[in-house]
Amino acid sequence: MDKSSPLQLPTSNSGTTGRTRKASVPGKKIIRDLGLKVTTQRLDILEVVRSGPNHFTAQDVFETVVKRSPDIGFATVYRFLRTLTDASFVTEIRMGGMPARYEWAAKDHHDHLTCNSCGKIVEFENEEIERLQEKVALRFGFLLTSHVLELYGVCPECRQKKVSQADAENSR
Amino acid sequence: MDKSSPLQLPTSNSGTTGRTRKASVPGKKIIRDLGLKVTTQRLDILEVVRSGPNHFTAQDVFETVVKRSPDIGFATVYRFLRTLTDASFVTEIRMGGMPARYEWAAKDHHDHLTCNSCGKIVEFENEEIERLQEKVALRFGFLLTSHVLELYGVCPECRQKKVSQADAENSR
DNA sequence: CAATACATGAGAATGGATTTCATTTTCAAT
DNA sequence: ATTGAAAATGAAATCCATTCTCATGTATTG
Repeated sequence: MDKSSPLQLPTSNSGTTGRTRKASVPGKKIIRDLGLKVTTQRLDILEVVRSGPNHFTAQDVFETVVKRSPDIGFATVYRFLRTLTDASFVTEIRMGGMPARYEWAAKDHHDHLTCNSCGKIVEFENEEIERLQEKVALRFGFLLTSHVLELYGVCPECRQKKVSQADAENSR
Repeated sequence: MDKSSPLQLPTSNSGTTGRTRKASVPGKKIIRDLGLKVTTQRLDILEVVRSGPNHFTAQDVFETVVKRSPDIGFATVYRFLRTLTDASFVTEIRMGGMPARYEWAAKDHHDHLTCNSCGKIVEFENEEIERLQEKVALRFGFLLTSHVLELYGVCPECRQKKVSQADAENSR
């Protein structure tokens, strides 16, 4: 593997004597707490996952990391994402036939509202729905452990576009 | 293809002069209304899909049909299931990395409560949750077209089992 | 019955995810 | 710092559900 890269990731401590910039929880700690060995690959992945956009695929992570550390492999990304998912650091959402989407789970719980036309994703949370879900589970004697609520529709912008299209067709 | 099978499926009309047993909507009509040619494969698939268990995979359908008409292919099952899904006769649910589950959609809308341990699926419907979903979509200006709500938990039986296990371990 | 547009089956291809395995790296004990 | 055992890695092979391809077969129209 190419170890020559002088790059040092922002939130990964280079020495053991901490005191870098704030850095919430250092990646090293997270990895150690999982009982795993600290490797540059895992630090890289963590860095990307925590600082990147809200939703990403394994491919996204791979492509971002590979720019810095060209010798990382798919397998490592998938493996570690899986580990993070199992440990609930990351939420994995697999819908449709498309690649799994992940997100760093430290933020508040939320569900998704996705636009069928443009793919835009809006996050929302609704206490009342959550409560009702609990209620439903309880009614059947289930202990609720998780849920997936994904709403699909057409966003305001795309609705507008569709109206314009229809107008155009009518005046043809 | 082997056309020698004397088997005639229960709900598929052999002649054009109807009057078989009740048979809600004849399969032929459904297929014709879709603008497709009526083939024995499609009739077979429809028959299985409509008379079988609530939830099934493409594989399930294939395996059931293949017993009667050994020369059917995967492709045909997948193709027709896709068609039925597009036409909203069938609902396709793809969760996790597992094969897609399908169900005949003519029944009332419902969501699912799945047991993590034994895989049991309970169907439920909750008007209030549906209403709230609409409300959420509206708040963001979306026109809601569909949703996926899947609850996961541990069913009563499996909860019981887990308690027993824990007891056993404690007394070791 | 012929013409033809559509449907089918077999197998190849796809694509995301996982596994395998030889090699490399981490890290605790020197 | 050195070392050795266990763990982690990358590359490639593999898996598996699903889709595609295409030569052949079949339903439907007239």
